[in-house]
Amino acid sequence: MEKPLIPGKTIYRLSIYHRCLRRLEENVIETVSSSALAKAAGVNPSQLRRDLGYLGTFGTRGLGYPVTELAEAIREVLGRENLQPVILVGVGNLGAALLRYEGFQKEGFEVLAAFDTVPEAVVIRGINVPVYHVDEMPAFIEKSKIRLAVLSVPAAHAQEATNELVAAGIQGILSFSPTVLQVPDSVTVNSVDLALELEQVSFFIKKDGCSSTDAKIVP
Amino acid sequence: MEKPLIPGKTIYRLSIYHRCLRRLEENVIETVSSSALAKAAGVNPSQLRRDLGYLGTFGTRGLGYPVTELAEAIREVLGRENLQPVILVGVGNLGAALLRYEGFQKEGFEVLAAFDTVPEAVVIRGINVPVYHVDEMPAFIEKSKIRLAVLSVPAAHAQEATNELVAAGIQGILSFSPTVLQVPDSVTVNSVDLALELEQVSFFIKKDGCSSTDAKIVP
DNA sequence: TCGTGTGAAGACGTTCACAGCT
DNA sequence: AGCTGTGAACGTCTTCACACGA
Repeated sequence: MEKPLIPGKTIYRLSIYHRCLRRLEENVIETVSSSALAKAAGVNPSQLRRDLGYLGTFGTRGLGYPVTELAEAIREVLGRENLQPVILVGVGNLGAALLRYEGFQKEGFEVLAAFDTVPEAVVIRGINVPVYHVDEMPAFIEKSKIRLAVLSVPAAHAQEATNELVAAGIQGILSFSPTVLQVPDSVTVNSVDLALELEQVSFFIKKDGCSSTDAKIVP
Repeated sequence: MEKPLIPGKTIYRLSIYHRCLRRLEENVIETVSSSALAKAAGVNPSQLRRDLGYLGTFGTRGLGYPVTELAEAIREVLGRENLQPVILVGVGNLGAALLRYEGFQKEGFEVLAAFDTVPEAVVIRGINVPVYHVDEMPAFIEKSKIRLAVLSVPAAHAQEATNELVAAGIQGILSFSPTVLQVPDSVTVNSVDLALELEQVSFFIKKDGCSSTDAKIVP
């Protein structure tokens, strides 16, 4: 095998490192040590070095890592060289908020359009993304060669909407529905379950009866 | 050691199982096998049995698990017997949407109040949660004995707001800021980074150069 | 026979500790 | 001296496989 085969958890952390590096770039810092960057990212220095090792050899012993170069390398691995077109399905409470969310744009995603079963009902306040009827979705996906979708429909319709997305050729879905979506292996799904995340916090603040080794939970 | 010491990842999955079990309860199904429940939850049957093993011995060999009893047991472990009071800090795009989000209520959380630096500017559309000025936050937290907070302020003010929350006695924070928050060990933080989650999906739909073993990513 | 409960094995992820370069 | 890169140890999570009970 030629490729380094980067583990999923490392990919996740690379994104975090990238954020930190950009902040360093803004402050015109040219070099950063593994311990400094690790602290900013909230991880162990060893882990950071191991993660960066997947990218090849970048650091200079005795000195640290070149900020700009490293950021560039991560960007390349993550495939963030160019803008990623995205659509959003379900413009309710959450969907509308996500349309206004600047974070996606900032990280290189462009929401080209949104879809809803009742597009007329969507209150357009500061949203400059067109909202179409769901019926027009498949054609749009095909025409604009969209591969990524954000799904924020009510739980009851999540699977149904997913099926339509998959049928239309979508390859990746970020879902906010509190449901386990059934998709073919060729489609990537990432579920963000808001209530569940809150429940996790709630559990871990109780008198600890657990080991709490989850990466996202600081024990 | 007396307690079973349930791992963090198991806790996360228990929440998922609980959701599935409630759905089964609605359909008046009394018994479920590990394989059936595992499929609904999107996990391996062995894993499910292992997870449920932490709760004690519940299943009946040759038959399966009693739905209601099991749901009850999970609820007890997760400490979901009673309502959890929560506050929300930062009523912008996302914060406002979260206030309208029914999912929290449905999973046993009650958002008692929200806080913002400019409470007057908050558009109250279908929100029946009072929005106060941030200055009143510490007093409110103390008075109402709040332990949980949802943080949805802009990234630039996230750490500052966190410090105030911690100072006021908050023990758990669900943050939506794309920042690594620095908190004392006694405080639990769970960060949901929307752009980062989308980035993950984006990466995994590319020609796979990774192992993608992240629990939340279906490869 | 069917499905749970669980030892054992394996895969994976993290951390240590130190060699080696600047 | 300082810091990276990495073998090796360690700990954790997942999966297999099968004994055992209903």
